[in-house]
Amino acid sequence: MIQLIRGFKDILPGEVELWQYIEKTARSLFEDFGFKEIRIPIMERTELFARSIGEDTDIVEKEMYTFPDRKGSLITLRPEATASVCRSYIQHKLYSKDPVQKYFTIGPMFRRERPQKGRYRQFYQINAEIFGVDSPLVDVELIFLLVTLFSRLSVSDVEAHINSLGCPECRPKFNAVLSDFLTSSTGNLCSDCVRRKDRNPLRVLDCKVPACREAMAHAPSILDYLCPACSQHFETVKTALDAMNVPFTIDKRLVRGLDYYTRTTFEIQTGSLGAQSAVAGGGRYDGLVKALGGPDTPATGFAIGLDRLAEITGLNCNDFIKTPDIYLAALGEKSLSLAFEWKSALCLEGVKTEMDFGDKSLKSQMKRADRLGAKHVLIVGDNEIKQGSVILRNMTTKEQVTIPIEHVVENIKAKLRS
RNA sequence: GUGGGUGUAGCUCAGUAGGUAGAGCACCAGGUUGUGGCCCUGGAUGUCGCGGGUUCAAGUCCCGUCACUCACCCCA
Repeated sequence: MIQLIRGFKDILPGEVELWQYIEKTARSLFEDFGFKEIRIPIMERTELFARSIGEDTDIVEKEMYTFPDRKGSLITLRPEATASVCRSYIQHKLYSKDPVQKYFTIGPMFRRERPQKGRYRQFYQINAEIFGVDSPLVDVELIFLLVTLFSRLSVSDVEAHINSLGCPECRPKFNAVLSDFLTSSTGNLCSDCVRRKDRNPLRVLDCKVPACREAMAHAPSILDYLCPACSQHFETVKTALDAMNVPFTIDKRLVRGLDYYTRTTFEIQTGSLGAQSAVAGGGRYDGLVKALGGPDTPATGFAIGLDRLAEITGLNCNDFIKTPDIYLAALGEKSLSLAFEWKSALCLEGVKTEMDFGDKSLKSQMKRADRLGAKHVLIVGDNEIKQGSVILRNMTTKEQVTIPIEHVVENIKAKLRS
């Protein structure tokens, strides 16, 4: 038997309905907030991701599905969506009509990590991006949108965490201070962090090794080193969140693994997903559009882990599964072909109709109707045809009525409505 | 990439000191010659993850391998 690829998964009927509901809820919220859907390809030139996410990040270094196509150019299965949306914004000069553009997109991403709870090699994200606004208020809008979506989906046990990473103005200063601090406490750090402290010192801040956490307890906080503009930005984020009654905690260790983030970063965290605490994350990336060759455009966005969201939602899959309105139980060949005609007509009328195509006993057909959750069963056999009427049984009340064969479809529709 | 746990029927799992497999649920049929859920009776189902080794004999012991899973790492 051929099995699916490791870390990939099928989303089967029964679960798909829940995903559809989540997507529907998200779409309608996005529309209400003025976001437009954008669909971007699943592969890009490798260079796009390498340049935007950062050459030194784990994603680019060891997690991307990268391979040469038949002509030898390197392409990559997208590990995230923001880079592509930026590329599209630039390539199609979407800023020309109005620099302010708000997009959302839903689709699969690919990272070749070791699978575990809440982590797959093909996973799904709901992304939102806002281009052309540098006001901190849009950062707040994104967080507010996330919190609203989660509450609409009955997700509990989530918390918004926020931080600021500064800008090219202030971050280097902080990095220098942090490096000094790290060097002075090298002895207490884990081997990974010793390596990290030179290449990407920020990352040491969110190491989970207890010894590192302890060593980092007195590490300098970037929040103390923000330049006046970044500091003002962060203050506004906080007061606006308060004003909108969005609870949050400031998490100075919230660093995030992509190089393009500036200023505000945030995560929605949950305790229900084992080691994977982030259900959604995002932040501002003011330098990215320019770095990719577009106009100097501020931007901010987030990604929701759809797989993770589906796992922690309080909604029940069963509430979304559709059951047949009516099941046609036919006895004998003549009845079968008649029932088949009616079934097709009913389906066209929007009445969800099922039937058995074999030569089964009434008992077994009733059993299947029950199993499928059919609300009614229509019994048609030789007797009924002779008498010119069929029997409609309500499966919950067990009530049976006869209805004339003439204009059955209309008659059934009328009965089901009442 | 590293470590732990687990692989036996469609599902959940037993399998005792090595003696070529079992339960519950689900499925099918009948009891009810044309009426579902409850009950009763009967039935089908397995390359015991895969490959190799030890043995007269391996689901059981040994080695390897693969998959799933959880954790590290990292992130959504």
